[in-house]
Amino acid sequence: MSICLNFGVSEETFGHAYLRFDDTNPIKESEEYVSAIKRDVYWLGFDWKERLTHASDYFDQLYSAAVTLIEGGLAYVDSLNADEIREYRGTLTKPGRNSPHRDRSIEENLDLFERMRKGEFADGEYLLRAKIDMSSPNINLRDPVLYRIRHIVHQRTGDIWNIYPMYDFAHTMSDAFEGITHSLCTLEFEDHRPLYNWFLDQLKPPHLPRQIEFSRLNLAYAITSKRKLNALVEEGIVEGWDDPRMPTIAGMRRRGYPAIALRDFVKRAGVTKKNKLIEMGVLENCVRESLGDESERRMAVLRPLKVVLTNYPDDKVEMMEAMNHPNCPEMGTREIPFSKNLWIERDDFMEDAPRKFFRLKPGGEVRLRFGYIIRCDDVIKNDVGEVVELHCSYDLDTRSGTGSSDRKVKGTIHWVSCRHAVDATVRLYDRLFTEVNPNLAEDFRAVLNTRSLEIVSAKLEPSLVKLKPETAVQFERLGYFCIDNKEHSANTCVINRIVTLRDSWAKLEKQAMQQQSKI
RNA sequence: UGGGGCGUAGCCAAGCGGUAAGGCAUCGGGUUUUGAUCCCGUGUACCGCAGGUUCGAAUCCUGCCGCCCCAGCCA
Repeated sequence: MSICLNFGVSEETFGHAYLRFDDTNPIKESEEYVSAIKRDVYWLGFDWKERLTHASDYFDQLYSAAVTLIEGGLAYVDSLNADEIREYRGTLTKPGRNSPHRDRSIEENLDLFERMRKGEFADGEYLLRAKIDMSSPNINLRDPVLYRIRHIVHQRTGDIWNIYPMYDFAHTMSDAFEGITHSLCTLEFEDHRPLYNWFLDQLKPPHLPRQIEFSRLNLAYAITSKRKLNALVEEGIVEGWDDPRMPTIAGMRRRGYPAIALRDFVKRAGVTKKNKLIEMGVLENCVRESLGDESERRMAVLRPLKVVLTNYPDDKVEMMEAMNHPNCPEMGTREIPFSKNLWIERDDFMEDAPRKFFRLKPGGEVRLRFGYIIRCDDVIKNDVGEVVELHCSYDLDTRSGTGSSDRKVKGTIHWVSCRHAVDATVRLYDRLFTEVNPNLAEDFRAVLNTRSLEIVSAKLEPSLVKLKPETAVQFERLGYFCIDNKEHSANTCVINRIVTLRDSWAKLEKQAMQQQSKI
């Protein structure tokens, strides 16, 4: 989301964004991670053109800048160990103390730093620190570490360096080297800004960048912490970083959220300094909005119930013409086979239906979308009283589009011909957590939504087999669905539900339930 | 209890001394062979609270309250 913000903001206001990887810590970085980010940014529709950089591109310049600081008496080589450093730093309320090595001569510092670079010392033996103020109320100014020794092969610079710069130093100076005007980052770096400016004040580079902070975007019922997201993957709670329930770019992509919707969402959330927790509804609205116009309509039955048209000829098959988009005739039509035995949605039949239920009920009539009006004559049940089949009769005069009958019925339902149906595995996703802000939970595992994934065996209209992975369609009356980009194949259809349609009936039902529970 | 931030409707968010935009959600209504879409309409917001300055304050001042961040040789 930060990617989106940086590129989005730059696109609208300043013009150009850099995609820089701050690869200052060789034990944490990997090329795999870099290419994943690049892939995500590109997919979102942003183009960094030639502005793809790495902090490691500037290691030489960074080293020179560090030498300049030493020469100016503004940095020194320390030989305290990690525990001592922490102890000397003081606490939030107590000032720190100067390191006993703080007053080494410039010559000695220069010599030691040079030898650190050459690899004469072991990891942790020496450290380059800025000489600022150990009693500063801002802990970042208490002689922050500039360089540490790391005898590790760096993925880009190999083994030529034995010392690596810290983020604050590298980031500030890289911004300056690149001529960055606005360096955008998140709120937690506000305390680092005085240090950022200190580097600029002391080193006086020709270009002076400015750091500007904004708040993170938090999504309701989701976590964004990389550590926790990683735990979800490691512990097998989700299937990977691209699990469609993950709030990662890869996850949302696989889920079927269009890039444009994500960008729109970030834009609507705005850029401020307020900690925000945005409702899912905003994201879903963006997704529905972009998919509503773009995606073609299809019919699919998620939880099939068989319907037999008793008065329809056994072997007859009619091809029904269906619009690919009700509001855009230019998107064309397709033909859907219709026959005696059909699948309809279980939810579209109710034996004891309330007054306002205008789908199928015993003795009731309903229109089959793009087909005929049918009436439910018989309800067939099994031994335990479950409805297994409906016997209906169709009205020959009501064929869709013929106009030979003005007869109107209140409800229209979708269907798929049994003989022609294509089987598919459809995965229905829901929020991963049961708490609005799972970040607040002592253990996020305790607030996991155990029903975040439901897998159903669905019946699809035949035209769906032609679709390629990552294409999104609307299953009429159900929602938007996306062909899975990983597990779908010609033989096995695997489809993800992106988001449901708005459903005012479901809302009514819910309200009715709540009314009942009150009584 | 050191420092840095933030508080405008359920969720976001404009506004920056002249009498509270907009989006999402909600709730009504209309169109509809998707209970979708679309179209109309719908909010008494003590502008965190309390004082003060002013003809006039969400905007300026003071005090208070609440929430977030910071003690990596991580980024």
